[in-house]
Amino acid sequence: MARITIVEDDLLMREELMDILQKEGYEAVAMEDFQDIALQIATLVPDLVLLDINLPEQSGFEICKSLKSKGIGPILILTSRDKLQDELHGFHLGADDYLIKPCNRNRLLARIQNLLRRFKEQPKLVDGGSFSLDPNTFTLYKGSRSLLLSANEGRILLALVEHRPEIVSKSTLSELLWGTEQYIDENALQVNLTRLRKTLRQIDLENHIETIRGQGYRLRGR
Amino acid sequence: MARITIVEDDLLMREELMDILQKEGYEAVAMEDFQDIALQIATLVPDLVLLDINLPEQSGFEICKSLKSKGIGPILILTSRDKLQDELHGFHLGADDYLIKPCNRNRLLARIQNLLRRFKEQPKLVDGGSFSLDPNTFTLYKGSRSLLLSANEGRILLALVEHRPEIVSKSTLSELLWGTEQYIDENALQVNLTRLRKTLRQIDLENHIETIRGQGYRLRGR
DNA sequence: AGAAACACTTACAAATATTGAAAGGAAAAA
DNA sequence: TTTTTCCTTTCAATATTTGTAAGTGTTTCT
Repeated sequence: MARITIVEDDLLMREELMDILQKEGYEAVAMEDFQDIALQIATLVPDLVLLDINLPEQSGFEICKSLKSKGIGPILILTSRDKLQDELHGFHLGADDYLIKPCNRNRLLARIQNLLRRFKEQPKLVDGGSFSLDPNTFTLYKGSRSLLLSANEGRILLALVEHRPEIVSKSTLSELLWGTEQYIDENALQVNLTRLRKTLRQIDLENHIETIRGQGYRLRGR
Repeated sequence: MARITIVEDDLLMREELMDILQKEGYEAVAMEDFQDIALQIATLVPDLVLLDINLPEQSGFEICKSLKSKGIGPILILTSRDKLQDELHGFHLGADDYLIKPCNRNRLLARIQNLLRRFKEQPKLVDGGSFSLDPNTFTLYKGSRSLLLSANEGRILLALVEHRPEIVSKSTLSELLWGTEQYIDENALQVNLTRLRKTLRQIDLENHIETIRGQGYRLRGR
């Protein structure tokens, strides 16, 4: 289950939060020492941080900023009703959601669930403008549709995406596929390109590979 | 390029927004008739809605709520500084970001870009707890890693995910793979299960398929 | 227009991956 | 221990991917 770090100086509130989260099955950890807190949190590698704004040592905003600069996951800010302005400020500093204290149990859990879903580690896909490509499995995504490319198709398309919007020469592609720099009349490359184009058509990516006569190929558009 | 709908009653402001967006290459459309506006917007199928809060006929909040209930994409709320409270309210109603008027051109464009990126249509992956599966190509994602399953592996895992955390009987799986309801001693199923488990191990998903002796298989908890 | 160079397509076989059958081993229940 | 259920490995059939070959289009140049 997900790990949640609680940053809240009010003891009562803290224990209540702990209780709610643990009963829900979360692995909740409350910070007790409020010095160098961003650093401490970073070592915990939490899936989510519950962050109170009014803290003794340091402002919650400072912490928020610092956590975000470390790439630490979603931050849910807790604050009191009379600090609404501050909350907006919190959004600017990279907090991902906020909640007004005292907060309703269900609302809290709902927000947490929502954030965890949103921040679940995303697969690394490369951006081809109007599609994305998984550079590992060569799964091609367009909108909500997906399609598998063969190894050769995938490697060619990946090269084109990575060089976009530049032209990729046939010798570069030849090198990529067979390790041989020289492009004499590698008909094989041509065949593979035809196949890739045909496959792309299946997912409504017509005319996306442009031929630059004598120079190579280039991926169209944004 | 992306389509943006502008909802703003102040003519000057509207034209300025149009101008900024169009110069940036967006396909901007400004609403002129403020009646039944959510309905109108829905027919435009915009990629993003720029929504002013102070409108003549209807409150921007109503519109926001209504748009969200229709599943209309990201909403960027425009408001004046003295309406900060309202902005928070806007977040509750499902707005995705807000901006204080009068707004800086670059900030506006940055926010828009950010929202468009965030809302770019996501591939449909089913959630297996500690992994996701593309039900179409049977690409398996765990964290930022990915892996291809063979057709049989994929179909079995998909069935397990879809029934999670229930038990899936061998006859169900047999039916799924070969259309034959009866599970006599389909050794083939067993073989495919072994293969699936082996493949899952490659991506650190050990012991995720639990055997319930005499009943079938089940995917282990989240 | 005709020739030459370059780009594209289709059909076929060799190489590669996936699949189910067979046979036997391992673990749990009786 | 015996029986039942589940698991694993090997092997041949099948399906997919790939390069070769042979030819057709298209652009450029004279």
